[in-house]
Amino acid sequence: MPELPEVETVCRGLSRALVGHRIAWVEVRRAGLRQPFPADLAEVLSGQRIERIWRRAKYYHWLLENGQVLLGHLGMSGSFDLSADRLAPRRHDHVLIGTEEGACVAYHDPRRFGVMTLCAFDALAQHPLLAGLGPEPLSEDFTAEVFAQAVARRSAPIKPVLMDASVVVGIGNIYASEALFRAEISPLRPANSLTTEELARLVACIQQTLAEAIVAGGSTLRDHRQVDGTLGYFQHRFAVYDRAGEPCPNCHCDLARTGGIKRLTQAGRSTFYCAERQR
DNA sequence: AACAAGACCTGCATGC
DNA sequence: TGCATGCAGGTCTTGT
Repeated sequence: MPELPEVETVCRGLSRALVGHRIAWVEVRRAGLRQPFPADLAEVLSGQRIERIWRRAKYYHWLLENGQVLLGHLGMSGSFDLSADRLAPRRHDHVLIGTEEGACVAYHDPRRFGVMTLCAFDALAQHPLLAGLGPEPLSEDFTAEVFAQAVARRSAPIKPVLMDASVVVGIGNIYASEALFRAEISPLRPANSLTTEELARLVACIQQTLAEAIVAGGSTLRDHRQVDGTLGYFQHRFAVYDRAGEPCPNCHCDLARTGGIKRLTQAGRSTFYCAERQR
């Protein structure tokens, strides 16, 4: 499900609903996801007040009063559902958490590509899942200069490089195509062939695309829901993603001549772009 | 070092 | 109807 806007939306919703609550019980319904759950997951969480919930890259963080952080990733199909029922869990509800205040949240993940683990707050920077992550795209740390440095030795096409979390975090398959479309840059261009001007344009387009998607509550294709069940609606604003054969919304080119939006495979993932507009 | 390909899973749409 | 195939918002590991 999730790229940065979806994870951000989920974390904001969880934060609104759960911060200040005290965890009353935890039900772990399978041994793990992509990796096993910590054996003491339920014990560490139980009885703890939830102090803060935030996102870094595509990872969610719940800070507990004991200094431990519930750290995890939604993979492709993970979601948190605040309308969960302890007595009637859905198929693929793998972990259920209830609070003394009466909230019940389920972590739901059919494909189980997600992660849920624990880490001391003071050790987050060294955690293997987080060490080596690049800058947050919506922070002041992500500048054209930083970006240029990161791609200087990257001859691979810009689109898969944009999705490399050591370059910049949070950009997945949808927003990589969308940002490149807005920046009028071909996904096929070697990353280190982009000029300073193009990199600056791409930084701005990434930030604008992600910010708009957050406002829209993310994109709901299949699995993504905000935690209260509300759908995201940024998918209605996709210019190119999953629109192969449709006319480009900007260049008004002759569909019969150009064939419209193109689809190709890069690093095993679908890319969508307009060959007229993006060079 | 950097890149491509495969692996991990389930569910859904499509075509026969 | 059933079955096979391919595809899906992500990362991690392996081999070149």
